Amino acid sequence: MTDLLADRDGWLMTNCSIARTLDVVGNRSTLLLLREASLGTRRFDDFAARVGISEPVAAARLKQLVADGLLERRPYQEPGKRTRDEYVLTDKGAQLVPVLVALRQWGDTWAADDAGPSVRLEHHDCGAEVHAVLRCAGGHDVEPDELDVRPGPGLLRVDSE
Amino acid sequence: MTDLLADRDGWLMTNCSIARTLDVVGNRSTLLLLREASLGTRRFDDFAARVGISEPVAAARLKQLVADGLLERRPYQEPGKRTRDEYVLTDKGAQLVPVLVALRQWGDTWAADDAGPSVRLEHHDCGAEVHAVLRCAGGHDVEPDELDVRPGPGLLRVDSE
DNA sequence: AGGCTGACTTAGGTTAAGCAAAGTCAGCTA
DNA sequence: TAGCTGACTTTGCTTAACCTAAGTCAGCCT
Repeated sequence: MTDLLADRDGWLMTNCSIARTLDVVGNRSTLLLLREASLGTRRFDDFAARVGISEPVAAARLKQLVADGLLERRPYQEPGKRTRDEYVLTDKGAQLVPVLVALRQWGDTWAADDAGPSVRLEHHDCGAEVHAVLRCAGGHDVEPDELDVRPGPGLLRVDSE
Repeated sequence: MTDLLADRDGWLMTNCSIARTLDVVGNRSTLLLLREASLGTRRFDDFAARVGISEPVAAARLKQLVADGLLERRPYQEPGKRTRDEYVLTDKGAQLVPVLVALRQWGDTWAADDAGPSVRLEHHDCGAEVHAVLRCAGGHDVEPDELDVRPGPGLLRVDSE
């Protein structure tokens, strides 16, 4: 899958983007809260109930998601009700949607109920089913075994030996 | 982002494919082990060292990954060395690569070091950079805000009220 | 046969993530 | 102004995910 593997021990993974992303969204309840936000949930109680977590956990995770800039908290008011805050996905948060779609599609394939998946994602414009796929800048579809790993500008190498 | 939100409380999320996937790969060390497997790491010690986890944790997670069918354990022998086992990605495991790519790309954008990402993914055939994108069966690129959520065959509804 | 090495396991302890149950508090509605 | 409701917070506890340090064990090499 890579031809730089021979060199692999010369790399340091202290600047791994996967690890850094997991530092932000690396736990179950955080990702499920983002799932809910992407489905349109906005209110505190709904988040807790729909994700199936307790209120203290929901409060802590939502607070962290706001602090990390994935959700934005803003006041709103339903007619005849008092003002309150809602949580909505920021652009930064919305850019995690491909992660959610990829997770969903793996689960649909490998871990679905006998009845099949509970939800189907469609392209709003044409109604066709949506998938997460790998594609290169040259426009080709890329399979997992067609990836080459190259050093990037931020790659830290071991100080010789 | 969805027009079924109005009905959202009529759904039960007990059959959510995202949650089911997270039941399998929902913790940091598991995903980082899969990162390593996708980069070509095969030996126990290398997994532990490159992910940065202790041996007991590496042993437990690798065992679970084999039990879940994401990694396959098979004997191999380097010339002049004794036989030992290596861990390689199964097809089931390789299908999580889009998740890893999507996580990496979010981290490259939102959490990278000043120097930039440590690794660049290229299409083996043409050398162009690879991304995880959303695409519909009609061939259109899909943005996160162009998704419609529809009930699937496995959707459980609340037993009325 | 004896030692080395890679691949684990065992023991003991810490931190983070979770829960349930109960309390607080602000601001409409009546 | 009193009460209700949504949105949290506080308390006290359990479980899961880690760690370090040390021990085990199989099999080629000499």
